[in-house]
Amino acid sequence: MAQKKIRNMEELAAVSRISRPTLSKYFNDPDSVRRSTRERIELALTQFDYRPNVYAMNQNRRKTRNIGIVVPNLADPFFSEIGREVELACIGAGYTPILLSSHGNPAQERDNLESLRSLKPAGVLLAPFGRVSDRADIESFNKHIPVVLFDANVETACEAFVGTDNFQSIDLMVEYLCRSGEPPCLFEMKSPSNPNANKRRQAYLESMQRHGYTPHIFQAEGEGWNFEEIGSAEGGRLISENAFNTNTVLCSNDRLAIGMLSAAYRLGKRVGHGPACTLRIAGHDDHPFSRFTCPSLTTIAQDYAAIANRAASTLFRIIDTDERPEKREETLFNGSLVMRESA
Amino acid sequence: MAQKKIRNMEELAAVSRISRPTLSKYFNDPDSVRRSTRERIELALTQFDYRPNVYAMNQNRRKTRNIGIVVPNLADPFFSEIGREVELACIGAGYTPILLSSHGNPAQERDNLESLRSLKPAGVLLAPFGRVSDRADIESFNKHIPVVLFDANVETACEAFVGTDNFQSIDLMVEYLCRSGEPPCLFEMKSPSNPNANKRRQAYLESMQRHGYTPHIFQAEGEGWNFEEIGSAEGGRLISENAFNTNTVLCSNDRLAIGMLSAAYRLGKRVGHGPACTLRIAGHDDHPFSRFTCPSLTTIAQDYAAIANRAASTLFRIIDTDERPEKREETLFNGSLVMRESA
DNA sequence: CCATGAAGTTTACGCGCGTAAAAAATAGAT
DNA sequence: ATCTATTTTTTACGCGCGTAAACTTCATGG
Repeated sequence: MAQKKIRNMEELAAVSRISRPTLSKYFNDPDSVRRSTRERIELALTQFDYRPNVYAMNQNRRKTRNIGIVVPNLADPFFSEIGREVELACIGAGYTPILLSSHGNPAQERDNLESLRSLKPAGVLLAPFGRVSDRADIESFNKHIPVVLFDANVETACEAFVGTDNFQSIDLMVEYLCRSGEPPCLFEMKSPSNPNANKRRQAYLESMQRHGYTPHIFQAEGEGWNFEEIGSAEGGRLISENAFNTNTVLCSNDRLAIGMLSAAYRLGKRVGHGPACTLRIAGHDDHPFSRFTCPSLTTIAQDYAAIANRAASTLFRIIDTDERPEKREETLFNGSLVMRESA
Repeated sequence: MAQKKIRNMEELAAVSRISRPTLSKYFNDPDSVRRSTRERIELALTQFDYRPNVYAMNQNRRKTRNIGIVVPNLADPFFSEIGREVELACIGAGYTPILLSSHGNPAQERDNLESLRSLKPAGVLLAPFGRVSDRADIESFNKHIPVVLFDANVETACEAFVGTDNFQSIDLMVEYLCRSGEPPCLFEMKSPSNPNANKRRQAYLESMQRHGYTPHIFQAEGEGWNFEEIGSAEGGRLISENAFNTNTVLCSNDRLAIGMLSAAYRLGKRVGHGPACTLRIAGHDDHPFSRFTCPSLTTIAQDYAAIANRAASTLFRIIDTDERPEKREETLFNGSLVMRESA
């Protein structure tokens, strides 16, 4: 290997005996050049270490190959996993993903969109907080850049939404709980920071009604993303006060359930579906840790991969056709029941 | 507000009646221009929405203001938290952090360094896997770009290392366990993917010896990052086989401990420091979930913030002085004991 | 063999900003 | 008001690559 330092495309053109515009074409899409020349280029690339300057590349390009990915909180393993899936989908399609976390802070979401603006991404995959206040920022951002929402919906905003069908998944869980024991009450946050929570409450109400049972809802005070803490404190209070009028509690999400499980343990309350148990607790999301709770948590698994891939491919289609779809798309995937020990 | 579209610095110079080179100076360091002109510029900035083009900026700059941050696995809440701290330190110092996860895959770490290369970062904060095979890549990368290691050390590589003093922290835990009950055995992975695990084993051996006890080590088979799974499977096997020759188990990290706790629960073994308990389990790292395990986990808290801030400030100092320090620095922070229910 | 369309080459310009050097303007002190 | 040091303006060039247009070469089929 000569390994002579190649400083720019011009020098690579010289040593490879291929014109610079053709090299430029190659780097923008290796398949856009004839097979034989591609091989010549790639041969040269093996002997002369060269990589195009990203800054120079993106300066004059109409669109970059960057895809922004924004999730509300990477510290939450749910978003960590789905974010990873989305990243992989982008890489697989030849894009450069840029994953940003809003750290549980809606203001950070705005900052993240602002940062992304200067990176001129070809498109953005956004899992929004879903608060009303975000809408203006998101829509303003969406004016110039195509955005596909996932996980949480903001009605009518952006090109498309991909998520889980909470009505299906909650109904599935309610059905299971009713068949296998007492009908559940619902445990959730009083002011949920996520629109899915509202969907789930509504789904719970409808499902209970359909099954001919009276719904009961218990709401925990508390703000922020410390769901386990809130579930533990408020759930513990409710358990010790014997507040539940059923022995079965459906938690709005796994993290609340994890907190409540720890409270039940602390209070010596035996949780599970066995004969010796006096309380059943179920969750929603199949959090990575829900397999290792005590007892392991019965929950609903969302199809991470399907959501991520659909969201990504929808965005790529919009980018490729270079036009907004005339109709906003909403895609909902089914959740699946994961039966473990807790209910 | 006129809000006329400003396309570039030249146009901003026109409307603000300030020359373009001065504007350029301002954007590279607002304090490098006279106070009065800075105010004029910032006034203009409020009425004319303009933001410099990052790609054009970085093309000709000697160094960018980017800082690469690479952690082994963002899905692990430990790295998620410490990564966040490092990010904040960078933003606070006026740099642009770029956080990358290696997803538990050493090959990905190499790819991440490769990606960072094209972003020409001013420096990199790296939490390496610490495998021998990585060394060459890291050192080659470090030839051109200053790197500060954190969390896991690679002996003699890069400018500096910042982490936790495992000898201090393990000794602290062993001391506590010995004072409060039977001396601990150690539970760890057979082939740990992290050099801290080796340090901790060594620390355990020395500490037990110093206290006049015979050390016992139990190693779990298994590869990868599914620590909870491994802790649950292997830990469960050891518990049910009554393999431990003491009622106290010190786990090499919290995630193993979480897995073992779930196994103990499954097997009906009562864990804790109370009189009714037959097994004590302790961990290391103060994982965000260790407060919500059943029972809550006694562990060692690492000083995330101190590690992150020291690593960042060390890197900034190297970047500012623009020269490699003549001596490689190693900084170790003390861990602190967190007494909960499990031991 | 030539016709024909596809692919590569030549030439040229521009993107938005960094940066350097020399000239001009400004602020603060005497 | 005058001097001096600092700051700003003027002028100019270059970074590495995208991209367009006109031209030339190439591959393939009849």
